[in-house]
Amino acid sequence: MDLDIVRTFVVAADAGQFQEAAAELAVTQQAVSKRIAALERNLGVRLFTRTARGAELTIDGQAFLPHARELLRVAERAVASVRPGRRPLRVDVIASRGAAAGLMRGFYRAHPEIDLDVVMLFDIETAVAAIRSGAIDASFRAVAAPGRPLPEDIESVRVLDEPLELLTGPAHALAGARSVTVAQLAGHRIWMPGIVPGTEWAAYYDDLVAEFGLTIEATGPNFGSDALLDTVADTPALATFMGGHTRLVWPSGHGLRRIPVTDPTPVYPHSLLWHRDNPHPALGTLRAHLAATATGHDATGTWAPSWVISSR
Amino acid sequence: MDLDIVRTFVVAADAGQFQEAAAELAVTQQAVSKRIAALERNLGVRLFTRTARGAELTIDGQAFLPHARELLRVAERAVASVRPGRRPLRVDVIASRGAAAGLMRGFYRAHPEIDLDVVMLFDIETAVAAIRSGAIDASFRAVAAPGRPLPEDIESVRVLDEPLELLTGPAHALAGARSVTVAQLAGHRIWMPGIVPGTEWAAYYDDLVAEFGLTIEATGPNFGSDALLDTVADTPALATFMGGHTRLVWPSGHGLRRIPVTDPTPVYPHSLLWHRDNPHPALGTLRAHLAATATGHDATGTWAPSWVISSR
DNA sequence: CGTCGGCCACAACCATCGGTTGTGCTCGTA
DNA sequence: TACGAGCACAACCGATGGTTGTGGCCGACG
Repeated sequence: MDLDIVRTFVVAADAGQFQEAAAELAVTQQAVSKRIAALERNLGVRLFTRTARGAELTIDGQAFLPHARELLRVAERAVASVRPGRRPLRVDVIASRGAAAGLMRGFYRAHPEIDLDVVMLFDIETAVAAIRSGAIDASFRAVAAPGRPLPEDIESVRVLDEPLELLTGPAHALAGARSVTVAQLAGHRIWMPGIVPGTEWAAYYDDLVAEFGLTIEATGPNFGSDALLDTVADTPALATFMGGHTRLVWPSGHGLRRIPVTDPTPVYPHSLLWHRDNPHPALGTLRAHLAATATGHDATGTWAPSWVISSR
Repeated sequence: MDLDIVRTFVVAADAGQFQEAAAELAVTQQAVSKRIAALERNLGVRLFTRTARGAELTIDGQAFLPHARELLRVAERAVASVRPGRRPLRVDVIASRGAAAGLMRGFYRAHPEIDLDVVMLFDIETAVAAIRSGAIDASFRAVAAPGRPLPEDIESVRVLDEPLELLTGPAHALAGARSVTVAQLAGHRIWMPGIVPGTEWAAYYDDLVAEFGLTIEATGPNFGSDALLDTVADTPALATFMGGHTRLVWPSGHGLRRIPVTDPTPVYPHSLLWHRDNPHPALGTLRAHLAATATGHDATGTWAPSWVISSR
């Protein structure tokens, strides 16, 4: 199906006749006739009843019309999403179901009129490069991993400390606990496939391991969170970490447990990053929204790597 | 823009390489390459970075991908809206902003999983024919105008009595009233352009005029409710009737008044009509919903034409 | 370090599609 | 009854989008 044909249908429906629609679209009446005929052939229904002074919608045509309009609207937004200059605010998050995505959902609820696009980049290195090039407008990341100070033209503000939770299957030794201390985790195998050395999140877990003597295994390829959850659910000796704000599509019948971690609670520090000179009007709105809704983060009883900066 | 190309983009993005996408789409790799190149040329941005073992999305590609998926979803629904058999429930209402449309909005809120299409037919004659032919599944209409008994195979149930309200401009003689009686309306000019003789709604107003000696002028072409409202707002001698459940996009600064009518309150009787043998599963859901949410209509103090049937 | 294999892009070729012009038909109207 | 408005059909033709064939690039592996 061609969107030009859909547009022709909408224009013809509004005009009530093919002739006028043809003029509006700068084609001949015969072209409009052929397009509509092709659309009707594709759909297998008649969309217009041709009369001596025009064409009016059939019932099927009436039913199709709002869908056709919606189709054109969505297409317009799709094109706008990649249009340089005045495109939707484009924000990088670390995981589509993580805390940053939750913040963006909240922002969308507060400002549904602002067009958003959410992307997921590889690491903070990539994100900073994308911010500087203008490919994205903002990023939620942990800053700044050791030896990776932010460039001068990148600003950041810490917006959310997300507590880590332990995820276990029903047969795990800690499955029955209401909460566990970090000290209790020593000796247990924590499995986090897909950790890539050199990224800022790998640095986070490296620090966590060094600080508390944990055992985190990053072995094996990452087949996605569904496969991870399946394995954890079925393997008594394995547990994994998960952001406490993560929205899970909970696999039913697996008996998975999410257990808070305490003494201290490891938190993953999300900062918003953006370019000093970015002129996108929605960026200021996003920053104001985050500042207004930020839960003043209480550092007592929590742990984050020493290299994390709190603001600048 | 061609939806085949959009689909190619989505498949290629999922596959991570053109080769596999080509196999899935049953075309050659070269065709996929050309399609993607054409899409990139149209959009003016690069969507994939080509590597030695595949193609991965650029940031623009990532931003475009969800919009592309949405586009395909909407297209799917558009096609489904006219597919014979298992198409969305198609309901005829008398006006897009009237009471019946409000009932359908309520039904949608209660059952968002049910696909709906709303159409507006000319009169009950057309609606009954459409119901019998299967072109629509249900209709909200006043039944049955004099001499027009419903056919045997059409069932109906009265679902809503909508009180009429008087709509006046700020300079109208009755503009200051909190409510008006029908008797007070005698002698005032009530303008309702667009009434077509022979329709069931024309019969309703005919009866209203005959019963209470009102003056309803149907003169002049109907340029739409916006033009009607403009005229009423500016003309002190004119008022019009409007369904009390009508949702207006209120023209600002016009000072329009909606005034309830009493002694008695004329109500427009909406019934749901459907075909006895219609097998659409959602039709039963709609009937159950309407039965459950129906405000038990209290006939005291209201007026409706004598030919209106209350149920069957 | 060279070779191999996988994958994408370019070129040439060709059928189909979608546009135009020209014309005929129907229907409402003067 | 003749006319005009509007849509459909036919013939024609350039553009589009597919195929096959081929070459270049890059990572893997011996």
